[in-house]
Amino acid sequence: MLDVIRAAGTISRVGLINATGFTGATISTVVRKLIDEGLVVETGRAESTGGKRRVLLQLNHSSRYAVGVHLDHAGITYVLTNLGGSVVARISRAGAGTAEPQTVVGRMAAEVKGLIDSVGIDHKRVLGLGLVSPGPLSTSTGMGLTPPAMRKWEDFPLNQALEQATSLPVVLDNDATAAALGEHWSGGIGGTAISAALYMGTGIGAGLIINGITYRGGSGNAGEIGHICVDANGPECWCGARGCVEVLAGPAAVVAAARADAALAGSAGLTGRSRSVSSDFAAVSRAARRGEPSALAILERSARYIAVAARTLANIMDLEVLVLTGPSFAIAGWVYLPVVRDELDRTFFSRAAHNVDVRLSRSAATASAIGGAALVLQSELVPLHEGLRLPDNLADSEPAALPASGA
Amino acid sequence: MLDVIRAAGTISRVGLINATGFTGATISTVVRKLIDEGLVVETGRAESTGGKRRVLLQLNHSSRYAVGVHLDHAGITYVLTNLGGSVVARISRAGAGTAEPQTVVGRMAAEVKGLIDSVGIDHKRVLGLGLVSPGPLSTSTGMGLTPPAMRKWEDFPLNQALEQATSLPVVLDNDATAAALGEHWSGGIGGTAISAALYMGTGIGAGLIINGITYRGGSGNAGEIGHICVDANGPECWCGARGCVEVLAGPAAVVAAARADAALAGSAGLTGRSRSVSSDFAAVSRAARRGEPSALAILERSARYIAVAARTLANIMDLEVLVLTGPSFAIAGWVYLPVVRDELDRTFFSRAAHNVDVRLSRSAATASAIGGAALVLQSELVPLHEGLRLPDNLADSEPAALPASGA
DNA sequence: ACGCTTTGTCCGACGAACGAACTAAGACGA
DNA sequence: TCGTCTTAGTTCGTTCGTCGGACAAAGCGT
Repeated sequence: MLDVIRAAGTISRVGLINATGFTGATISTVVRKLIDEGLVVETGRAESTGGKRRVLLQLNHSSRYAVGVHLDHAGITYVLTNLGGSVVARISRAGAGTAEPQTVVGRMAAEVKGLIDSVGIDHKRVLGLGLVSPGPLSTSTGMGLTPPAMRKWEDFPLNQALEQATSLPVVLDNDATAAALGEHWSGGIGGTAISAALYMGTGIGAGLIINGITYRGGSGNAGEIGHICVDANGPECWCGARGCVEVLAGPAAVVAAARADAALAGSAGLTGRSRSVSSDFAAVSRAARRGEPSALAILERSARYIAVAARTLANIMDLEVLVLTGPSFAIAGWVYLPVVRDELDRTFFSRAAHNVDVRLSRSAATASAIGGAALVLQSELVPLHEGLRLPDNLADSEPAALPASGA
Repeated sequence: MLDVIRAAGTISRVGLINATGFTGATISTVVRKLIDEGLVVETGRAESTGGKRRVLLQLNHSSRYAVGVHLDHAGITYVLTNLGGSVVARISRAGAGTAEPQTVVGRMAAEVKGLIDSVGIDHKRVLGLGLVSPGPLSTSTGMGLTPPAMRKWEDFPLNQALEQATSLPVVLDNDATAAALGEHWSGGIGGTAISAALYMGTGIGAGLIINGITYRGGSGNAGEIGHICVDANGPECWCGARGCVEVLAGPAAVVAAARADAALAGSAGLTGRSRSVSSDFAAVSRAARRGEPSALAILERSARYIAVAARTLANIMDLEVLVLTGPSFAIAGWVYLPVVRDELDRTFFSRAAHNVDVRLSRSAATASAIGGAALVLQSELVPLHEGLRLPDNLADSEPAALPASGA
């Protein structure tokens, strides 16, 4: 319901009837409740269509807020967004480093509080906190971040601790999924049924949105597009396969290629230290923009592989919208966007039926943090049955059946 | 609900409570209704768990039936299945050829009637007819088969005509999706949330099942796995891209490679006529089984590409089950199965969390026709809100907004 | 035989959605 | 200017699915 209003931007009750299939009676009561809660406001009248003029409705963007926190190697980004997904306040801090989990949680809670207070918003209007971190995470019970070199956090009940420290509901997800949802809420994707976000940070992932809800797959690891094969005889990847996009075209590969080119490495001022892939990637992009052909060539080679992966994703999911987002696309999206767009225009399988709308996120650098906030908006405002059913914890062990003894 | 009973095979009311999350009260009333309708029967008692013994429930397989029709170049296959998805009767006939659509519809209706009568089942117990055909079809309105060389059928309202001629509800879908649903109903996949069927006929496609319902994508063309790229520098495909699996590893590619090997072409008795790809593919498989190394090598090369495509699919969707099905796997599945299974065991990205269960369909040759019947079972017995929401026909054109004039 | 546990049903309550009748507000012709 | 027509939106009473809680049935253990 709210999702339909959000998608339309501005819509009348009659519009909602047509869009949702509900009766006028139902729409009437639901809309009144939303207006009473302050989530929706009437903002004017439409032209007459022969009778009474329609009253137009919009989300009341400043009625609720959500906090998004992106926890990454590089640092922690905090954003506060309104109901429309627009960023109201933002701060960045250094990463967690080697501090104790409990200490870090305390720091985060203090910074979230400061963020909200800095714009003078009543804490009661903040719906919750969306925590986003890269890589596979086990939402199941307890929650632990399992990526390498964060052993301290394993089995640490981060969401519960953070819920207590901030007294806000906490939800969490991975960066790509969050970014996709963020685009869905704030990126003007509108009411598209099937969209995806290609997220490129240090690795490459994709977040999938089906009918307005996130698709997570069997174990929450859907969208692992970084390990799509684009060359069956390509180099080995740490994942065990050959020719993965990430190895051939990820930021690390781009930086490695640039470092191997001595002339380029010098002129672009690459650090050569293996830890600062992201800053070297930015340096390569700057060199390309300055017009250095070797830098541009390296990026375009990467873009062509990414484009092939994008096509694969689009063909499998029958995508309608694809958004490029994440830090790396924030830096070098200008190279990737035309290549991906061209590839899909030429080779998307169902292009006769519809094209894939390829876009560059308008806020690629903070997409994940915004997505964290969107995660909250989604979970608090969109009831579950409007989208996909919860995964049933099917068929508990049934005691052994006896040979049928009764009727 | 019925889907849960089907998935479990045999389950008690208490089991249903745990599996669905509903209350005992609700389960009680729903189950009574199902028993009254004859869809479910009580079939015995379970061991005691300390108190009263549970009454076990099962689908009443012979209470309802469904017809599946697979329309293909090669011919038309008709199956009649029971509620469990088991085939009760089956016939095959020559293809439509060049006859007029109206004539073909009449013939099909007569053959369906004969099929039902041949096993003496009351027509009232037949829920409907699922029509399956290869390639993209426009379910929207009117429905027309658009594949090449069937122009006569374009804009012909096939489902309506068939509904009238058979007085059965008709649903339709493409072969891969239908096959996936067929495996879900009859293949003992159980309650897996995310499964896919790799369908190899003349081309290669995949059908996707998410939480028991089919996923069709933005325009009904999801699962176009034949045009996944496995070699960015590979040969061109008719779809416009390079290195598609279909070109490198599809049956046509296998047959072409075999024909190019003069020794093999002779010993395997290949026809060399470009029209009989499927019979030549079968001949290659027979040769491989006889132990001819060149034939086996060709098939295994194909299998390795298919396996890579399967991994890509599994990584993107985070699959739990993958079934190999369709005529080509019916013939040569014994080569493909171990290769695909091995690839996913070694390189599936989330293998730490769970493996992908790779299987060969037990009825690969008739999978699509069975799937057509499953399509009917699904549409008649599983209410929509249990799965994905209907695509909203969102936001009808709103009359232009005036500058806000009211509050 | 008596309690205790587990399974399954019955009943009243509640909320979501609907159909139909009704009011509100504008267009349009006589 | 006044009725009539059309479209927008509300109110009321009903249906239906689900829940909570009380209760009956069937088995176990001592």
